Amino acid sequence: MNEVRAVRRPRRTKPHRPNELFAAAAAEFAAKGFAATRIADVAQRVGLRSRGSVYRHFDSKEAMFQAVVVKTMAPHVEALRARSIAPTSSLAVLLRGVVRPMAEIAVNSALGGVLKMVIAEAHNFPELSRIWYRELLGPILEVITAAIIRAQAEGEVRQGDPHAFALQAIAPLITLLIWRETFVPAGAPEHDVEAVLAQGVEAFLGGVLISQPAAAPAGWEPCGLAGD
Amino acid sequence: MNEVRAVRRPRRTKPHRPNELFAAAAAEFAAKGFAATRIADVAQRVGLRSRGSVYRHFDSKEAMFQAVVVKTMAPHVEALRARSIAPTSSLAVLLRGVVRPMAEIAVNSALGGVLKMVIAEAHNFPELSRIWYRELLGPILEVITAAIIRAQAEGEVRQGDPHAFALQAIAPLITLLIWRETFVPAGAPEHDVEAVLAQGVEAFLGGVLISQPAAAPAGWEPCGLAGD
Amino acid sequence: MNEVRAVRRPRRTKPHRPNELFAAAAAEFAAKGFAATRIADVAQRVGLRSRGSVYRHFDSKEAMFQAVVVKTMAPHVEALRARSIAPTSSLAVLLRGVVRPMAEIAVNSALGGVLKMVIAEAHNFPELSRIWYRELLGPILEVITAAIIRAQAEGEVRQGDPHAFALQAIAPLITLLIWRETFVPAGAPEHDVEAVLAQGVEAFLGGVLISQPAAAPAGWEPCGLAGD
Amino acid sequence: MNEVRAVRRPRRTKPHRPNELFAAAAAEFAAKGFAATRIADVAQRVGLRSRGSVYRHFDSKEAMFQAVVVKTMAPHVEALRARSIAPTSSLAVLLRGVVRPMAEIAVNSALGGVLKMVIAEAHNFPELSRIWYRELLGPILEVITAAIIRAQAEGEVRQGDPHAFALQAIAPLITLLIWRETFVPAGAPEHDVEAVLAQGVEAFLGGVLISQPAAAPAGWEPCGLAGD
DNA sequence: GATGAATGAGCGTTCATTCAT
DNA sequence: GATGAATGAACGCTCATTCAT
Repeated sequence: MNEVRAVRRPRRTKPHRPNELFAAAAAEFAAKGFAATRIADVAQRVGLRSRGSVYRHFDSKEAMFQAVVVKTMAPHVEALRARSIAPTSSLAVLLRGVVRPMAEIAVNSALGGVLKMVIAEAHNFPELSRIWYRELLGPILEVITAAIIRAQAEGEVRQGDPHAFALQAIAPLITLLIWRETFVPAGAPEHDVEAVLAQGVEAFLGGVLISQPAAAPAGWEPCGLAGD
Repeated sequence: MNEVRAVRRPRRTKPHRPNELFAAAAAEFAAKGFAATRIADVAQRVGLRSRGSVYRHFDSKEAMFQAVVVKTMAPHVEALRARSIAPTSSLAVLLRGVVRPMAEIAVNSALGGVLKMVIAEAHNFPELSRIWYRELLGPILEVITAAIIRAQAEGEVRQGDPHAFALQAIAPLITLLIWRETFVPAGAPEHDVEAVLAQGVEAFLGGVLISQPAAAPAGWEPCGLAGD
Repeated sequence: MNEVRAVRRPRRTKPHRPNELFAAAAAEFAAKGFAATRIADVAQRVGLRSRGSVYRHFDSKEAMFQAVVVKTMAPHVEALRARSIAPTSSLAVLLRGVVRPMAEIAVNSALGGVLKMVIAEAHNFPELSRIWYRELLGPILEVITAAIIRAQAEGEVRQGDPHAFALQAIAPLITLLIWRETFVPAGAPEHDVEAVLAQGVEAFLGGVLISQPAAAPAGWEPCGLAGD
Repeated sequence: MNEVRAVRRPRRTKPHRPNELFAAAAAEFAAKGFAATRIADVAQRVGLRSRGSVYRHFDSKEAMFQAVVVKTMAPHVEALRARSIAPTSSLAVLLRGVVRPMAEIAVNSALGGVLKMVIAEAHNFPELSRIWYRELLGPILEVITAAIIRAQAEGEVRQGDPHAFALQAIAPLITLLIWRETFVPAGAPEHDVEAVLAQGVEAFLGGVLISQPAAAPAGWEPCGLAGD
């Protein structure tokens, strides 16, 4: 029957740090999306036995969601900004120096799930996509675009819209993140993110640089499907 | 008694065809996502005064959602399949012949919104991402991959994972769709999809073909930002 | 999908007589009860393609229900009244003359289902139980009670509350009706209604008459389980 | 946004124990039946101000209904089983020993209302009539039938279908329960259940036993209408 | 007479949120 | 700090009923 409720509960052995709660929320939101995630799910995941306890740490479900999106993004913003802040490097150096850490981040962090959430809730949480564009995507594109403009001015890069080139340079990363979050669970083959991106950078440079691109540094070999 | 139900007037201003309902549902879902869309929103958008009326055409909200995703995709599946079914064409011909119609579709159809929905609801509606992969993305990637393998065998394309190349080839399209749906409303600059994609195809070919690519046919000039 | 609605419909070959509708309603109500029966069920059962058509014949679902209960009962009321209106007959003659036709009616008519409906909806349709008591159960009990009182006055029947005896006399019939409607579908063994009732009448008479009861007329042998 | 939900005051005047809720549900269901009972009715009856609160104790309306039917029956099943488990007693002792407690139960418990519910919802909740037959009616009939068969073997009871006799023995009880639930509220005279049943047992024994039945024990006098 | 599109009231159920303990 | 009982606002869905054709 469905009446059995009572019995006394043993105290939890260790306290719930806010960080655990945060991680739980991130995992739930990334998996199910905002609306389909219930406060009870998050509570249960950290071992809290009542939904009410969650409100010790967050004012509302929406605040929780925003915090998850923003704070998950934050450390990577710093990392990428630090790496791309040397705006004088050549396009090849820049891309090779930016793409690999991005690939690592993409593989090891929850950024993919967060990007998915940003896309999904762009209408309901416009602030989030604004932040993502302003803090993350915009700056990256700007640095690349600037490098391309410089290279075009020096005759190293073919004519063409530099913004379009920059977007093209970034596109495989974004596509791979979505691929992994959306289509791999649906049966699509998984890719070795770092390998695909490395190959992509080289091909991109080959298609954009007028002279022969400098030989790729050691460690940038061609790649294959993950699992090869 | 509890069965007494009164009713007012089944008057209507105009006949509501199923297609209108369908379009309304697509628009609402694309804008707000599945959970945040209320049946009442859809009803109101087509001029129906009661939520119940919607159920003459759809069995449930979920069925409605699935129908929107699948049927919006369907005609384009046919179109693309027809165009890419000549598998003997060279890589350059294939890409130029596939990317432009895809760009047109992307610009003029609701595919962008639907892709967003597929990404957002991948967890809650796994069947939809499965269908999208099986019917749309998978076949496109296969055709491109096959063309690359063929070209590699004939020494026309550089070594490298052909699947990765194929993914790279379509990445700008996917990225642009998401860009438009997610970041443009957040203040990001809008791009001229067809121009960016055309430039992307040429750059991709330039980076991948070993010999000089055949000159791009007339009409494929470099592009700029939309609105320039 | 769930959109397919249209196509043109061939006309029905024969018109729907109200009687057919009535029978359909009776069957549905008896099976599912008032609330669980939908107008659409009734319409479909008679071959009407729209719920609205039902309203040509009935003002409301409640009116339909009441009509079913009352009109199903009506002919049997007449029959029983005719048979029990000769109040001068002895108790044995009366019971043997009333129980057998009641058994036949119980077996062959929808009275069992209607009794079930009356019981189920006694609170929501008090008028129906009132009618059933006033028109059917009350008169039958009265006749039997009167016969018992007469027999007691002549020393043929033992002392005791005649109303209680009368109730006891018809209890097997009521119980069997409920048994068939409620417990036989649940796996309980089915009984041969006429045989059980005949045996019951004899046992009842045996327990109530002071002298030996007149031998049962031919055709009233002991009975067994149906199917024996 | 569609997730904004405000709330007022979770103040309550007294603690609502599950048992109170259960009783309230039983009362509502018995009075109105399953469909006509609204969750709000039950909530209000126990002093809960919101329908949602009911769902802390029951998973669904159907579960609530089933629980009411099953758990109301349960204690009486035990009681009756205990009393009829001495299968060696004579038919007279058995009936006199079983019928009186059954009468008391019938008068003082909610079994009448529950039987009504079982009958009314036999189609929609077939499991309930199955349980009632298996746990309650079936065992009782079996014990009585067995006693009759034994008595017939010893020449104490007249020939005849023992199952039919058993049903006849039980019939007044079932009929009285239905009578009270269905027809008394419709104006039918109320009976003194214990008295009618006691008289019925004696008459039944008189009609079934071949020799003179043992004199009824003290306290089993003839009865009259309740209220006399 | 029948059809079917439309209506709208109502109900079961969910769940974010509150608060006394 | 945590608990859990309670709240109340939605929202999906059903279905009796109406009415123009």
